[in-house]
Order: sequence, then C-alpha cells, then structure tokens
Amino acid sequence: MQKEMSGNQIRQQFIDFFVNKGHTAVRSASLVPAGDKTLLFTNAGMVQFKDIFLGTDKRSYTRACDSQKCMRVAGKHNDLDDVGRDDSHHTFFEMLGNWSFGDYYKEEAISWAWELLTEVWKLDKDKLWTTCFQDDRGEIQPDSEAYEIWKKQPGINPEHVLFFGRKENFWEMADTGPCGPCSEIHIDLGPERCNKKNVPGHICRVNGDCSRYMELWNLVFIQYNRLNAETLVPLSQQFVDTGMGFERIVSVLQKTDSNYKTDLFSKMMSTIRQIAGTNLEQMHQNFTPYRVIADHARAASFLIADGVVPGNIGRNYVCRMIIRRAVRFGQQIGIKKPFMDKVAESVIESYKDAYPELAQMRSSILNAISWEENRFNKTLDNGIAQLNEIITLMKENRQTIVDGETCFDLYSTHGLPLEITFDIVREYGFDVDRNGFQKAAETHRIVSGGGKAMGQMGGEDADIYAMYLDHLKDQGLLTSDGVRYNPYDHHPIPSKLILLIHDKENVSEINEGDEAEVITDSTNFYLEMGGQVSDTGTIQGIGSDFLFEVTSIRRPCAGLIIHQGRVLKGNAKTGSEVMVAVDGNRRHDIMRNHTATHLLHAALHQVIGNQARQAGSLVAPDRLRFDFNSNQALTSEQIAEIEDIVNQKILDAIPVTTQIENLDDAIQEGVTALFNEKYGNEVRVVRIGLDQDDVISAELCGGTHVSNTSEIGLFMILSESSVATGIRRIEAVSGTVANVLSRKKISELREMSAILNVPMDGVLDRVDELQDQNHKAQKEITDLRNEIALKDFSEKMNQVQKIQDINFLGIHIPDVNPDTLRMMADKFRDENENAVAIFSTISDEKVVLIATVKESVIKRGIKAGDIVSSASSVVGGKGGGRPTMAQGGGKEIDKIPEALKAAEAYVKGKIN
RNA sequence: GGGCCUGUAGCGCAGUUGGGAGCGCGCUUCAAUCGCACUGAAGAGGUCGGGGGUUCGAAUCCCCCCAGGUCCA
Repeated sequence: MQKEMSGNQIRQQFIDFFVNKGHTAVRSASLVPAGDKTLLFTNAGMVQFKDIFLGTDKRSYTRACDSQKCMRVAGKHNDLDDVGRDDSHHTFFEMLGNWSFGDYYKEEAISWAWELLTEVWKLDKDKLWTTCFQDDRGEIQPDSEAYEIWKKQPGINPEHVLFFGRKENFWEMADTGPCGPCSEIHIDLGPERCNKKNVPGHICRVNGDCSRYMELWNLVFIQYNRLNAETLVPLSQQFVDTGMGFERIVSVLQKTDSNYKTDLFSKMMSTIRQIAGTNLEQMHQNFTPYRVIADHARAASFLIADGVVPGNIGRNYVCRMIIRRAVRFGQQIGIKKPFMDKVAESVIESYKDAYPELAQMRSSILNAISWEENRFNKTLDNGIAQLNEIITLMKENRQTIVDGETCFDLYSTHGLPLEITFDIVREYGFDVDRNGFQKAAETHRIVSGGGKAMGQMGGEDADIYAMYLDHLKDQGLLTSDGVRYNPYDHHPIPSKLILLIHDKENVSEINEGDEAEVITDSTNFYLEMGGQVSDTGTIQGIGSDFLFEVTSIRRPCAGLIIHQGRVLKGNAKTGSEVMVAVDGNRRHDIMRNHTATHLLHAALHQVIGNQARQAGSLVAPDRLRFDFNSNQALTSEQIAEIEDIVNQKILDAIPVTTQIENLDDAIQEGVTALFNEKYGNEVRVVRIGLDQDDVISAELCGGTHVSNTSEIGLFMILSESSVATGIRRIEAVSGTVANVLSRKKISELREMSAILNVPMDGVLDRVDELQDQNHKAQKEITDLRNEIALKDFSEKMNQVQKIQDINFLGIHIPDVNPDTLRMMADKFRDENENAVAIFSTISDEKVVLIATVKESVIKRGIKAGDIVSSASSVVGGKGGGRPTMAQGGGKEIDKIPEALKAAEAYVKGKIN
C-alpha cells in the first residue's frame, strides 16, 4: 500500500505531470482580477487567460498549467450561507488546470486526464464516468469526437461514457464570445455516500443530485465564437481549458468523506479544537461551526495576502463579512475571546510553501484579522446597547416579539446579526419575527442593489481589429508581433502609416478636420497601464504638412496599437512616412510623478510600516494619486516626515534603473508586486538605488521613469484623505507643478507678511496673536455693551406701568444684541413682583422682540409666547417660546412703537 | 454603486411640535494637607462636522458635501 500523499504533494504532482507534457507552470493569478471590472474575484482558472481567448492578449507559451486561487462568494453563485453545512463547499478554493492556446486539442487533453487519474493516481477505472456533449435542442453538433476518444482510453468501461445536454456539457463565457462543448469526469464514491437514500424513487446516477457521484474534472474545448443567441462560428484557433477542484481530488485520494477532513485542513481544525477545548469526536458531532471557521479563516488569509483588507465596500466588505461570520460560529462553540488570528496562523503554516505570499504578508494578515475581530466586538456592543433600549420600550408596551423591521434595522444599521438579537431577547422570554426580518432584508436588497448589472466583458470590437491585424500581417506590413512598441524612449521616431480608420471604415486617406484612428508600424506612445496615463502628442508628415493630434491611445486586440485624434493640418495616405512624436514635456512630467510615486510608496513603508500596501494609483502629468491600506489617518507629522524622506532621496540624486527578470526570481528577491496587476513570466523591475546593496525601492512596473531621482525636483503632498474603511489616499505633485505651486504659496505668504507688517516667518505668530486679541476685544465689547445697556436700562426701569398689581414694562432698547436683551428681561423679571415685560431692539436690520412673564402672572392666563405673538404680528413676523420667556421678530422697523402698544393692549385685555 | 445610522468642550455623552448650549470625567486657579490621593470653591474651554436653504429665529426642519459606522450589490 502506497503511503498517503499530502495535499501539497498532490498539487505538485499535478503541476509536474503537465510540465512533463510540455506545459509552462504558471503562478496563480491574484484573487483580485487584473483590469476586469466585471468580476469581484477570480472565480475560475480561466480568468487570467480570458484575454487570450478573446484575442486581445497573447503569451509566450501555448501550453500552461496552474493551481489557481479562487473565491466564490458573491454574485450569481453566492453560496456563502451554504458553506459549512456540507463537506464540499468552500468560499476559497484552488482550481487545478491545464491549458492549450491553439496547441493540442481533445485527443491529448482527454488521454492525459485519464493517464493522470488512473496511472499516476491509480484511481479505480470502474469508478470513473465521463460525459460528452449532445445538444438537447438539436442545434449544435454532438461532440462525437470526444466520445470516440473517451471510448478508446485504456481500461475504460465504454458504458461509463455518457452524453448530456447544454446545461451540463456546453460551456459559455457570456452571452457572446468564445464557447464550446465540454467533457466531465465523475467519480462514483459508492452507494454509502448517497444522501438521498430516504427519498422514494431516488436512483443514484451521474448528474443526479445525490452526493454519491461527484464531478472531478471539467475539460472545456473552446472551438466556437458565439455572435448572438442563434449563431455560432468556428474559431480559427482552438483552446483547451480544464478545471479540477483541488480540495475534491485531495479528499478522494486521501479517502476521506469530507474536504474538511483532508490534511489541507487538519492544522486549522486542531487549532480550533484547542481554542474551543473540544476533542475530535465532539467536533465531528457538531462539524458545521468548525468547517465555517476553517473555510473563512483560509479565505480571509488569502484575501488579505492579495491586498483585500476587511472594509465596508466591495471586495473589502466580503473579507469583513467572512471574518465576522466565522467569529459568530466561534461563539456558537463557546469561544469567547478573539481567536481568528490563531486559526489564520495555521492557514499560513499549511499553505506557505505553495503560496509564499502568505508568509510574506504574515503580520498584515494577522493584524488585519485581529483588528476586524475587535471592531466587530465594538459594533456588537453598540448594537446591543440599541437593543436594550428597545427591550425597555417593549416592556413598557407589554410587547414580547421584536418585529422584523426592528430586527433588520439593528442588523443593517448597527451590524447586529439576527441570531445575536435573538440570543439576547430570549433571556427576557421574547422572540423575534424571522419572516418579517426576511421580508425587510428582501426589500433592502431590491432598494439598494438591483440597478447595477455587470458591465461588458470588453473586447467587443476585438474581432474587427483582429481581422485588420491579420490583413496587415499578410501584406507584410507588420511582423507576427504586431506594431513595434517601445515607450521607454520618448524622442520622435520615424514610422509609416499602415492603416487609417475614419468613421469606423478603413480609408486610404484622411484630411484636415477628420477624427480618425491612425495605426503606424511602430510607436513609442505609452499605453495606459499600471495607473500611468497614456501619452498624447502628434504624428507629422515627413516632407508634407500633415499634422495629426493624438489625444488617446488604445489596444483593441493584442498586437494592434491605435492612435486616436484629429487631423489638424494637411492630409495623408496610407504608406506615408511620418514622425511619431510624443509630447515630451508632458511625458517628462509623468515620468517625474511616476518615480515620485515609487519613492512615496517606499517612504510610507518606512513611516507607517509594510502594511501600507498600494491599493490603487494614478500617475498623470499634473498630479499623482496613491491609495494604500491603513486603518487610520496620517498625522501632519507623518505627512511631513514622508515629504522629507522623499525630498531627501531626490536631493541624494539616486539612479533609477530598469531590468527584465524572471517573475519567480523577482518575487523571491522581495520585489514589490501589486495584487491587481497582471504579470507575464518575464517582468520589468524598476529599482531606485545606488547599487545592489542599497536599494530604496524595487517594484514590478511597466511604467516610464526618470533616470535619476534628482530630475523630480520637488515633491509636495497636497492632501491625505479616506477612500473607504481601511483605505487612505494621498494626492501629491512633483516637478514643474510643485514649483509653480510652491511659488504661488510663497507669494501669498509674502503678501500676508506685507499686510501684517511682520517678517514672513513671523506671520503665524502674528495671526495667532491677532486672533487672540480679537477674541478678547470681542468679549470686552460684549461686556461693555452689556454694562452700558444695563445702566441705561436701570434708568428706564422707572417707565414701569402699573396695570392693576402687574408691573409692566414695554420699551425699545437700541444697540444691544438679542442675548443682552434676554439678560435684561431676566433681570427685570427677577427684580420685580408680578413682572411682565416686552423689549424690542434692532439686529441685522430686523426687529427682535423678547417678552418675559413672572410665574405668578402666568396663572392668570398671561403667557410670554402670546405677548410676543401679538406684538410680532404688527411688525410683520411671528414669534413664540415658553410661558416665562419668548422671542419673536419681524421686518417692519418703523412699527416698533405700535407693536409695543399692541403688547400692552394684550396684557390689559387679559386683565380686564 | 445604493439604503440606513452617527458627527455637540480634550474624552464619553444629554439636548422631547425650532425660541436662553448642558452633564460626567479631564484641565487651570484657590482652599484644606508636611506632601500625595480624596474633598470643597471659583474658572477656562464650543465655527453644535462643513456649505447652502426655509424661518422673525436652526444644534433641532430641508438640500448638498465631508468623515465614521453598518447593511445590500
């Protein structure tokens, strides 16, 4: 009996097997799909090769194999809530795949798959079943080719080769685009694995819905291009795209009845048991929480390693959600303290050899998970406080069921999950309305989500341009590599017009005023990539007055680079000799900003640590923008420190060099690679440093850079702000823009110093001093005014009228603010028996009225609010307040005496 | 991308149909003590996140923006 293989060995055997068959082993792409806004996460092995199928990109190899990190947690196939309930679902998983790009086809794909499973891995041939495509609608040809190939595999049971229809065996990427039939390999795990034994009439079979037969491997044969719902046309190139669920095959080979019982998960599981204080038997009796925690800890670790930190938006939110969900399941098995970082540690241990980024990002992973766990606890505390208020109210109202909307509000607004709400109210003998909750959740989903459909796949017009490209190659105008592209030297280069497009038509001539697309046989215009914007410039005729303004650049398909713009002068025909001229000043500004961005990145690491990973970047001629992972705002000291570091590196005049290296070597060496970029096996490394031992920054980067940091001139940070939870943004300028800006700021300072009549470095102190003086003066003015007004007021107190036993005073007091007026009213009320008063003044060219009434008088039906109302209606306004004190006003200043009389009349009327 | 909640003194918070901006802790000074802690008295400190609008009057109502939280895509 052969010793059982570890998961890591199985993965390696797969790769080795296909490398021996001439395949290039490719690294797993990031979980964040590069340049693909239609996808939240990489969810299949083909994602990193999509552009090859679409014809917009090409690679140096035609056979590849890999183990691809995948996440299936959002979108149409969101089975997050099912993860943990069974033994085969995962949020994160690995997909093993082998690929042919216009190389081998069905014959090899099928026989190699059979060979690996039955010869290398020695699976029982009688237990294997395979399926081929036969159209249930009878429109597409059946894949009898695959059928015949399967039947001749050594040792196969011919009765185990079956046909199925479109649902199972026809693969399509989207509504249009590359597609084709597929063949699946299923394994019979034995009758005891059926989970439908109790269902009457159930028969176990392939593609039945019980768990006895399991799909192992899907071999997709891409041979058609779907133009619309009815039309398929054959592709000129054929592709093989296969995918085998790694956890499944490990489970089969290790003869376990659960993916979660393989050695891939054993370290995590024992860690969880250790924390929960349970044994193996207890775990298997209540397996769900353990599966959830292990799955989610694994997913979160891989996500964070790819730069997806927990947050409140998009991918980041998914990361948060799975961490929080795992924590809740932890609570279910009695774990009270934060624990997820310990599970994550086991994940790193189990996977670091196959995925070194886990070890590299170890501290970031553990920190981010702990941080999120703590934040979740804070959120829960908050939500529970809200809930307690609700419980108090319910007790008063003698309610015992928390209605669905309230439960959902606690969840959606305060982050308190329904189950926790239930746990808490249960202690009071209350219940929750689960149906109401679901209904509210559904409403919320519709209100907040619905509108946005997935974007287009891209490459819609790739076919047309691919056709042009083929044509140009046939004519010998282009080599097989397409347009010669070298953006790293930006001096004008001679070239030839080989294709002109005007109004979407191929034309032989373009004329003054035409908007057109111009293709030359070579170009050095930079094509937007890695955050650096495209170049602009001109294309000029040699020996003619032709002048074309290039406003943007694009690459509709691999090998074809298009200058878009307008003919400013003259005309040109295809075949003309031209000079392709990048706007050099603009390019130089961009280069300065790009190198400055690398220096900024390095300085950030120095100041706040390596967790400040790049999360996005824009390099334009007039500014640069840099987003990075961080949980808190930078202090002004940190910003200054970063600026100083960058500017010091500029003063140090450090050389910037670029070098083409092997991707694995570069990663090994610790070169910074960005999670959302796509890299081939050959990568360009940009280094800033005096020599090999003194490298300040080394990044994988296709952008253009200055050759020495001193060219940057000056670097200034303009702002630091928040983009989303856990992500901050720095905006900065360098070079000419920084010069202009600093000159402007200094001249402003100079003007200020002239106005304040102090030296420039004394401006700050002077402003401080002035502000202080102003504050004091304002206060003194207020005090003096009050003093004067009160003195004045005392004199006017003798104007008090006796209305029966009431002391009434209705006077106008000029030059006081409403606050002082109120103070006087208080004073009058306090110092007089049965006091009733109304005062007026003018503030902001409007009438202000204040009335006051002593408690003893209120009982007799006289309220301050009513007095003010009667007076303010005279001056064209309104008023109100409390019985003892009320305010009002109006706009008609000249009617003030009349208003005061009206108030007096009101009081008299009430008394008599 | 969208829904909801929050933003008031250094910190934690109250502010109930729109009408005097407050509480606790902390801070300053004084008293008491050999000194500290405790205690007592007095006091400083606020663009009520920012900007518009409605109103005689906005922390309070409406709109926009910013920041934080939370949920859905």
